[in-house]
Amino acid sequence: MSIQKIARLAGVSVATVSRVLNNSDTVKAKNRERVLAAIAESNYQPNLLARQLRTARSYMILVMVSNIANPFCAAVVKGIEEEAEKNGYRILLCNSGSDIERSRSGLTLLSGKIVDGIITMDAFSKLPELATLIGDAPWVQCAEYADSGAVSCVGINDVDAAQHVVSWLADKGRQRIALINHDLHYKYARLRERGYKSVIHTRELVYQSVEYASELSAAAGKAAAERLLAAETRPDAIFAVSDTLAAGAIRAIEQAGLRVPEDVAVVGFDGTDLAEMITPQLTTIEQPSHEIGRKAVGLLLTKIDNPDSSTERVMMAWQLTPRASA
Amino acid sequence: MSIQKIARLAGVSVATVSRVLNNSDTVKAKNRERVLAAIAESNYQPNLLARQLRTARSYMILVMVSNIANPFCAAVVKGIEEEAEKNGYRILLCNSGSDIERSRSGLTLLSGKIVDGIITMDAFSKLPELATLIGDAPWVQCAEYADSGAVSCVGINDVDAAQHVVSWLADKGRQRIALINHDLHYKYARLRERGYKSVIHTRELVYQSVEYASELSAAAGKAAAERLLAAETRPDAIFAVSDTLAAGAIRAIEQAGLRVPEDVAVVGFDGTDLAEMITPQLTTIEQPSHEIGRKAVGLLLTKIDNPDSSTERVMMAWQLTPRASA
DNA sequence: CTGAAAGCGCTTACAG
DNA sequence: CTGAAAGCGCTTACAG
Repeated sequence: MSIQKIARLAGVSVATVSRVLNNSDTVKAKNRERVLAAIAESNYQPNLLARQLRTARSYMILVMVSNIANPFCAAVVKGIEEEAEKNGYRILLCNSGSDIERSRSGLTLLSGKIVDGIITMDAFSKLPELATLIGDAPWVQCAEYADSGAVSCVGINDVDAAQHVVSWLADKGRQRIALINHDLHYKYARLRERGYKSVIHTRELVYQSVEYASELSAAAGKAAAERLLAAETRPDAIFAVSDTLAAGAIRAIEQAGLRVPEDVAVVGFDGTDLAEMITPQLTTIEQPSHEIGRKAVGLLLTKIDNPDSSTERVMMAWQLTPRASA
Repeated sequence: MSIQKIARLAGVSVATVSRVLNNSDTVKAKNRERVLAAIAESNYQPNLLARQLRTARSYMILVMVSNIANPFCAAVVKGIEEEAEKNGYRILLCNSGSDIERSRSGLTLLSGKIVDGIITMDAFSKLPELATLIGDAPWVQCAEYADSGAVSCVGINDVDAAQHVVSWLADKGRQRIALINHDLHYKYARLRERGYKSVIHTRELVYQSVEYASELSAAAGKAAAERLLAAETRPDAIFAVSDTLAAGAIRAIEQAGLRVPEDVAVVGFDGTDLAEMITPQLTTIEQPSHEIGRKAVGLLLTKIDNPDSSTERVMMAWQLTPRASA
């Protein structure tokens, strides 16, 4: 079913059908009616491929995430959806699982002109080739940063936030503060580790220990915590760079017969719903996840509308929310 | 940058360039090299819109979910991704939030020929018009069912599973078993409620109480449980139709100063990671989420390859996993 | 207000 | 093994 058939059915030209489809106001009422009738009768659906090929516009944006199952990620995506929708854009989600092949495959949607722009929450230092694949197509990074300033991004000041957590734990008398970090391919992971280490250093805390979780899952957090607890000297506080990891860490601590927070305090990061669902409830850094997502869309749309606009780095406010776990 | 320019650069016809792009083996080695060189030099990326318009094939499938933040949903999607990838398909995720407008908008990707088929985990009884929008495009429902047998689907026997849970609780001496259900627009919600009620009836349990959660979140589960606990006669067991709801219910029970499972037993549904992360760990019905996702892709691909193939209803195995909460 | 025609960037019989 | 040409289904100046 094409525009041609509708034109024939309605007894007008394809141009007129197209005008009706695009709400052009220059169509005579009678013709409009006939076209509309033909469309209804034949259950016609416009072919978006053809339209987008012709107009070079899709009003779709691609969101690439490494793990949609991570609640922080899901919350950011929610913000992205809201703002996109408000501006007449639709979002397509691509779950890369941090897999290079899958990321590449997802990016062909951008290079192949299926979408108008891309928002990534993935680490791209791992795969510089992908940056070249994106080329100068509209792109913003969200809750993650490029090393260079070539691409717009939005997030929080990770160094500050990490410093705040560690200082806060030290103020409470914790002596042996450990870090459960994520893959250092992520810039945010490197920044938070920098914050952690700087406070360990300025406070002259002798204990320092970092374990890396392979992914942002409770299972990975639990495994990392088990490694920390198995060491000769045990930490009396654990700072995990995500709530999910922290939830796993709490499990590990309890299974080792220790108490949270008495024996080991735990602080998470993100401020997801999960923080309130687990026992004890989790002290965590709240990120303005919805706003981060919203802002990312804002930056992207200005880039789409004006490709020459300058890149921006937006830092949002965060806060530490103390609960029972630390 | 188009195939035309590559052709000019390489000194061949567009047909030859296209053949190289599609790995046709009939291209002379020398010409292939020249084309490849031109492509590399100009950083050419094929326009997928044009290709898909021409071939009427995208090797993309759309997955419509109502709430990707629900871990069961995320797990099914993971299975879908794996199986799709194995078959050379890419998946596009569309988070409808059960919103009609957004669902409709997502479906234009199908009707607009951007994708070859669709897998839905959404309730469509709410929006029969969407079913007509899909028309006879390849479609399978996943962990949810149409009333009629017109569309292929894969899931578990929800009536049986619900009956099993309630019988099991009754066997353990629970007298007042309540149900926290989801929106009855979902067929699975109606089926589980039917299972629940049938056992209440055959066991001649006098207490019966159903509360509905507005969405599959812990917050909604907590609110529903609070309503149950506020009633004149309090339940001594709660069966929630999702682990997320159950997690919220546990919170509500504890906040009311009661113990799980001593005062109120809690059973969930889905068998997500969450069940092991919360305290007490959750007794739940395990659904084979990955396999459900995988199977859905299998059904869809046979439908894509052979539009005349008959619709199927696949029921997978499930099991009750007892843990501390009941 | 309307239609004929060009063109978006590909693929693919067809002829050579 | 290769190229000229048609065509996928749209939109949009352009002329009337």
